[in-house]
Amino acid sequence: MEKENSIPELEILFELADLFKVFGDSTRLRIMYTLFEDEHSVGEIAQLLNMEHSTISHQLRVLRTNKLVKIRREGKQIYYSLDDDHVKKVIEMGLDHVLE
Amino acid sequence: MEKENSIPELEILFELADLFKVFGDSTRLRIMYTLFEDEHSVGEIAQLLNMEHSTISHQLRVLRTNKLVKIRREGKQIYYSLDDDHVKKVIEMGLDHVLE
DNA sequence: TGAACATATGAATAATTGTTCATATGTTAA
DNA sequence: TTAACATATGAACAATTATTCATATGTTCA
Repeated sequence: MEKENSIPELEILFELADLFKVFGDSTRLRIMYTLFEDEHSVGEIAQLLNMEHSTISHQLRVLRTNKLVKIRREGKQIYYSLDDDHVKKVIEMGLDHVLE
Repeated sequence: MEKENSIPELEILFELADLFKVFGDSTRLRIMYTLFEDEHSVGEIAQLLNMEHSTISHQLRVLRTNKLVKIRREGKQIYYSLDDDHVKKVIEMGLDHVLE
């Protein structure tokens, strides 16, 4: 007997939509991109993207709340990095679609 | 000599963000879910989700514009189906993250 | 302790967007 | 052609959200 693929609970679907919303902003995507190879501090990211520290900080919080990035404290700076490999994979899969 | 992973053009990143925005709405996710197994007409989807035909139609247009669904005409009805396997994969990958 | 720096937070604003209602277009069958 | 049905579209409203500015918190070092 085969197990049927059941539609996820509405609750889960809302969570899923919220997750994709996080990927649906170019600033956040750019931030995540800077973290593809290496961790970076808020200031470094702001400089790389040529944006306000405040903007970056706000968006990093969104990313962190959604467990897409994690932090490491070192002195005055806080270094951010991608939380797991999922993040990269989701972005790369989306990129495949855009580029084809 | 190693080729470096270059950061995508800003233009591409905007497109990518737009793509994820499309996934970032629970109604659209629900619509795509109804299409996981089978094609469906606008009316069928509206009934399955218990929503206005108009809402469904508007959202299907968004999905179609972004090449996530395609159509097949049959008499008065228009049947929608997922455009390619990418769609399912992106959703399933997101689901992995949400469920872990 | 206080000065200098790094990051975070809150409020306000501007822009984007999902849904609804009303109406239009398109298709079939009589 | 007309009636009945299926889908699409446009305008309007409400809600969400990204950014900025101003300010707060937290850390280091003298």
